[in-house]
Amino acid sequence: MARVTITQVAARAGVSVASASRALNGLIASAETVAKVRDAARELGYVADATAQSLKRGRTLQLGYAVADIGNPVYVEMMAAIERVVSASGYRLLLSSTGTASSSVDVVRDLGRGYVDGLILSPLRVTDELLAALAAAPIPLVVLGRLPDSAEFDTVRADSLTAMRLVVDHLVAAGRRDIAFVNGPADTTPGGMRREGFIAAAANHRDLRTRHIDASDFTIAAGYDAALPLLDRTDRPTAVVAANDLIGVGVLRAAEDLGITVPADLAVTGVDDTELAEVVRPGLTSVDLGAKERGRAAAEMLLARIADPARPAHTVTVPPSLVVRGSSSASAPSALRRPELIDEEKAHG
Amino acid sequence: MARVTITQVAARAGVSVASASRALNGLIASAETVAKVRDAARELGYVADATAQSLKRGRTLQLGYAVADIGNPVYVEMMAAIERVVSASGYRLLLSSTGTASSSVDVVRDLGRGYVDGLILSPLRVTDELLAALAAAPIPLVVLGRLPDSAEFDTVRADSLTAMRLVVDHLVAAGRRDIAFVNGPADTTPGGMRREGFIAAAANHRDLRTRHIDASDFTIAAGYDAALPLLDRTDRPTAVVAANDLIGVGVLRAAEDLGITVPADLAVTGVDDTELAEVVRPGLTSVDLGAKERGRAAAEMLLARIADPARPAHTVTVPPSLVVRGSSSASAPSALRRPELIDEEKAHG
DNA sequence: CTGAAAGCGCTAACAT
DNA sequence: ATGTTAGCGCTTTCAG
Repeated sequence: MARVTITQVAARAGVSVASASRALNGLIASAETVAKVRDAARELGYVADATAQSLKRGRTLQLGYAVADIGNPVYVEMMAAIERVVSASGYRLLLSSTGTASSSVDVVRDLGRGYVDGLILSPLRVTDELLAALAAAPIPLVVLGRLPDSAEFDTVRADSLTAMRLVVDHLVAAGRRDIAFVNGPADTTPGGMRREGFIAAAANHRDLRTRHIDASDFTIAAGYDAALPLLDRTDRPTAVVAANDLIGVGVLRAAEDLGITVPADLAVTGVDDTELAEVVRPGLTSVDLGAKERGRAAAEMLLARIADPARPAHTVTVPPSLVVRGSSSASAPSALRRPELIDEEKAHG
Repeated sequence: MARVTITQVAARAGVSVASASRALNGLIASAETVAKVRDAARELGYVADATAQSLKRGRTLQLGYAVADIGNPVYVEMMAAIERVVSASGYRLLLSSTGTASSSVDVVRDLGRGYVDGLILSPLRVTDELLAALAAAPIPLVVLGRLPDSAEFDTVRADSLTAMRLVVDHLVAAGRRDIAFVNGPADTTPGGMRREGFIAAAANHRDLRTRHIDASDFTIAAGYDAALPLLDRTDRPTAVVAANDLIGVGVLRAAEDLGITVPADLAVTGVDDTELAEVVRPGLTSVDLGAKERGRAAAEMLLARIADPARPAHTVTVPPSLVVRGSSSASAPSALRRPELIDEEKAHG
């Protein structure tokens, strides 16, 4: 089972390696040569070595996906969507987990090693160091998430502002006027954007009482811990907007333990519309941020940039859609159809 | 930002490429040479090209993980565990999704292209074709899941027999004597093993009534559809053993819709102990099959085989542990501590 | 300790 | 249409 090289195939077919290569790659060659080479290759069990091809061609046919936390359902959904596009285009997908902010910088720097032709990066925190590394990146790169507006990169992002507006408007329409926002860590990109969105959305309404708490993490446990003191008081809010579904489920658990009835005494909403939101009772009203669409868009954008390195930077914004469930409404569940996504070219100059 | 090669570094340092290579790789070289080369490399921003190194060294420092369904929480958990081990060992992780059985065969065949140094494969169905491909694989390979006993491969597997025994014994101890098994597709490896386990476990008890249904898939929707006709009859079972948590949640939903109280009128159990089981109400009693441990063990096993290709085939079996929740018991939740895993060498000859 | 040179397996000029 | 040859960027003999 030792490695079979194209030299052996050529020898067996009685032609030069060049002819063998051409025949195998469907380039110009006589029918007879093609037949001989094909046969020889089959008999020997030849498969071209990917590394040698990469070195010669200058492309690896590999793309990378770097994400802070594999295991988070949202990133998994994106990953699955990315994998679909990537493998359909003949590329392989490389996965890296970038726990800390600095390790995502490392990943970007490491791109110089040339083991991928492009990278999709989903950073949890955007530091100046990371922006500098991005600007210096030697290969195409798409950022999944919000960047400073000044940065000219290909980007796919959710619309947190609209998302929070959908949620707040829905709660206000349902008669809730005392709304608490339970965020995750505010120094993360999603934390920052959702906070901003909540504030802007609340500002649209008169006579609203709002409060803000940061859970220590985007998890059920952190959501529970943050909600407990918030809900265990006489002047507790009548609605809680959680920054993601996990926190939202934590809030539901806290309410349950405190004997607070949802939605009668308290409405709760989440963000991301994960399977959890659907499975929990009462079902958790949530805004779908379009993880699948974002993943697909990012992968397609990366392929487009690889195909045309000169094209201007694009920013695709995936619109959110509200899915109403029992945690915020006594009536039947409903969902809005997702609007079309928005693709903008970055003006140059 | 054009590619910097070792030749340029050598030129700048005023040494030969050979010396530059040696200095960079910590091989034998004078302190002065090392200093000059290091400086030149830093100034030029040199990073060694991974592809060229791979070609020369004959190793890619890449490992693959091929799985039928990314997105299934269990495989995600394994993947996360694998990624941790792999990246800690200086390897990169490549992900492939093998929807169909034949595509997993393709993945194994494609290994001849040499883009990874080893592969972890988690096949949903084991066909003769796949076994043949495995036997012919040119690189180290670990199978996550059950194989025919005759096959001499490195394998990591769950102990479905014990798992089903834990569940059935628990239900019987709780006084349930009419137990239905809602399986996923029986022609899959997990489906087959869990079915077998359920039958064996039931055989340990006298006067047990059992029934078997196959859901069309390991999903909530399929579990719901399978459970509805089973539960909507006067002689419905007093307990349902679901082949995984998703099906289990489907069963809970069906019971809910039929107005059947869990656990008073019906006990339900799942398999995998995913986050879903914890979050659902009542909590779903489930057997943890040790996805994380299996992932870690598989990755370590693969690295061990790469380090020593001659070592005998190992089979690691990860023991299950039962986590009792409200869906099968009115009393407080409880979990057994996980026993140690079992590592056997395959006898040769 | 260092440099020259070979060569990993393949593709792409270039010449025929 | 085919063969010869160079070379992708690197590591590793082999002389010196």
